[in-house]
Amino acid sequence: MTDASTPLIVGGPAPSDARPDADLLQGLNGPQREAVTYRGQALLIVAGAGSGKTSVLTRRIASLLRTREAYPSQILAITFTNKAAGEMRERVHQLIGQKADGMWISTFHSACVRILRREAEQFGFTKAFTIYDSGDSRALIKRLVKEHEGDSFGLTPAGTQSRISKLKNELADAESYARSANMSDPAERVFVEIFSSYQRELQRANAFDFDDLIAQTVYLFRAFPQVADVYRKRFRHILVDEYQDTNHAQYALIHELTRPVGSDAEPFSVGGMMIFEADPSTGSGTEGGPASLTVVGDSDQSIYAFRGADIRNISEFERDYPGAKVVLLEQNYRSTQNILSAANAVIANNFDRKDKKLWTDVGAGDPIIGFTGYSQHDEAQFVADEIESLHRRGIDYSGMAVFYRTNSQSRALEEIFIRSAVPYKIMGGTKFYERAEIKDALAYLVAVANPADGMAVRRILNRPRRGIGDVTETAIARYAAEHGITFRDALANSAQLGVGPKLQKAIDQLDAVLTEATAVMLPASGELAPSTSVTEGLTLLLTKSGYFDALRASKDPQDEARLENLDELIAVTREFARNNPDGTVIDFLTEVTLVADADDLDDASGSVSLMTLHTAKGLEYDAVFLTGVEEDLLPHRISANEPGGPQEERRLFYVGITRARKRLHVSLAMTRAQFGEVTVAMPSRFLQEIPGDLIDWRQSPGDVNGRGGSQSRALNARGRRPGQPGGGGNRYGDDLVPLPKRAPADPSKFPNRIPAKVRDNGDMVLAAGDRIRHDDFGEGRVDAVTGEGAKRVAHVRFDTVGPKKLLVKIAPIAKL
DNA sequence: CTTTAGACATTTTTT
DNA sequence: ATGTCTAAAG
Repeated sequence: MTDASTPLIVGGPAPSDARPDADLLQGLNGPQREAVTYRGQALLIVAGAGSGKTSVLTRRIASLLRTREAYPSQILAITFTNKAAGEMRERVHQLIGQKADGMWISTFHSACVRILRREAEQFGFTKAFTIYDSGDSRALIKRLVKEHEGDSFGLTPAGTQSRISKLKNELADAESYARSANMSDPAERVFVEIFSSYQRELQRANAFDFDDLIAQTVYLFRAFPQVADVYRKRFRHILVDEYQDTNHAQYALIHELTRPVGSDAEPFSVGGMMIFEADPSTGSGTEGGPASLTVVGDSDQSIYAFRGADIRNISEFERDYPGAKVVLLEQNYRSTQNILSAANAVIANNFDRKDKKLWTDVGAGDPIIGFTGYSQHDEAQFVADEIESLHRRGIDYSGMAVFYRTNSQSRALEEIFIRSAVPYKIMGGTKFYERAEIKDALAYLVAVANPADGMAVRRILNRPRRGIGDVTETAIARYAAEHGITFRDALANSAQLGVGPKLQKAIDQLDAVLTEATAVMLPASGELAPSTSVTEGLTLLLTKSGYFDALRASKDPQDEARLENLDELIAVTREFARNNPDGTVIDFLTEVTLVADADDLDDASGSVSLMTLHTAKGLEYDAVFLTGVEEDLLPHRISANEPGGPQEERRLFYVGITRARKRLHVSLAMTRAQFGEVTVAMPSRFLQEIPGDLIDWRQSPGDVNGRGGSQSRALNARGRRPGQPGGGGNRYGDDLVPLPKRAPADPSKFPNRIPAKVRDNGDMVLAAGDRIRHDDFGEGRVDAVTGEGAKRVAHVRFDTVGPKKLLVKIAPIAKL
């Protein structure tokens, strides 16, 4: 196989000179080069954190194109998130320019949507199908659970939804599940009934849920081999990033695509081997041979087992694809040695893994900083102070990130950041597209784009309030069922519903608005809707339905924000039209459903990023703050019962550590308010796994728990245990035992407790030179005041705690 | 049909 | 502590 690179040189455009992709190999180490240049049927790149995996992947694609081994249209690159897909596209574009256009670089879900849209008619859907996000499918499942009285068998909507999702990820349907389930259990029977009616409803609504997008594509390929062959012929090079996070359905999809053309339902390994042995140069243009497959992954970063990711997909890759080449990337180009040593030490505690050690040649770097706060706000204040201090030393805000295990932890951080005037943005979190008003507006669009989708029509039926309630909704549904028409079409026959004249008029009006919008967005066949049609249609829907008026007339102060959100949505439609001149309503809805966040635009905007550890995967920052490193939070309490749970939590911690380039901070709080109650927290077991000499505790758990200062100083392990080489051991002594049972001290004594009500200093006038008193920080002198209006920020030098920034409007301060 | 008060669960992670 | 859901009143 070593001569696989020969055709690369011969086939290139510059035969006598250096290989045409020589520049692409510049600056790469040996294994990286091999990962770029290897040609063969299957390649597994085991890429440790920060080992330049994206660079290798993009250069590999660029190399395939540059050497004319592949047309762009023959390349399918799968990433995990839309953001990663965008980045990869961008980087390939940088390497080889325009030629990159025409590749499919997308997520599993987007790729499947593209395939399904083309083939929908093959199996009972139309091109206009819509996609149910988890909220939509939960709403449907909720209704079905109620209809089947699932609650009396212990079935909750949430539980049912997750079971269905898990089954779909295993490519099981209601029927196949029923065969293996214990059907003498009535609860199982009801579950199967709900599952199958859920599927029936989706089909009737001409809709797929997230899991269906993958699973149904697999079914499509299996049921229609000639359809599958179209894509097998087309995609000659398939590359999958984050392969350790693929679930069974995704794995099966890749398998289907990498079968030899015309192989029908033959077992892959047989067909694959035969072709592979007969003609090792398959892949580049050979008709009929299986596509070449490249997967990149790191089993130490597998953090999605809870939603069906199967680590075996990567660990058994060599068995699935006999003859596969494996390349290991272990040199790390991101972090300092101290950070890597901590990461290596932590992950080494996971048994059942191939030993792998990240290394770097950039030197030890700064020690890891540790801090233990009294409360979550105290911890947040440490983070804010440290961020300010780093910022003053020249690190850009956008180069810093704060990670946490659960979204709810962001609140305390936010509160402190606002008060300290630290610019931040929250990645993920409460999503724009999950807000009620946005979902309403989108439901209006769906009602027009996919009239078969009854859920969407039901949603907007009484939004804004039209006096149409449960009773009327049921009447319409019954009429639709009796006449075999859709819920949407039933609206047109309001006279026959047997409802009062007032209701009849309301229904007519809604029907008219929808019809009018349909004319705008989906003109009669043949005509192409102008690119402004989505913007126009949405504005029309929201205006003529009375949605805008209802919000404007409302007294609820939140409704003003809702109006702004809708304005933003309209702005999104404009942006969409600009980027997709031929984009239809359907395209818009697809993009909006599959692209969870649109917040990557302002990456360089100079704010600190806040996100969960899961969101952090694949990103890197100069300075990282890992917060809430406490038992029951990281590892999370719920993980304790799940098989492999604690190990997955450790990988999560590992992912967090390895995001840091230069500075890593780990912090925790001794008490944490949860469910409105203050609970005592214990340091995470993972902290013990970091060699003590790597952590410089500004304030260790022992300093805080108040059981004698000198003893607890032992926790500040730096330099105190010269005899210890820095691995394993009960370094913290008894500091990890639970905190004293006595109730935590009066919470009001804790620094930085956030008052329930927001303080408002109104237009307090401050100027440089003023002296002030702060509730927590004591007295200080104002150095400068910057910003305008409500965003005025005072830069204060406090006598005891040093310089801080405060948001003047809400800071607990008084002028002296 | 809408409003309201109180019960209730929620906090693991995401396409 | 906060937001969602349910039941009863208007």
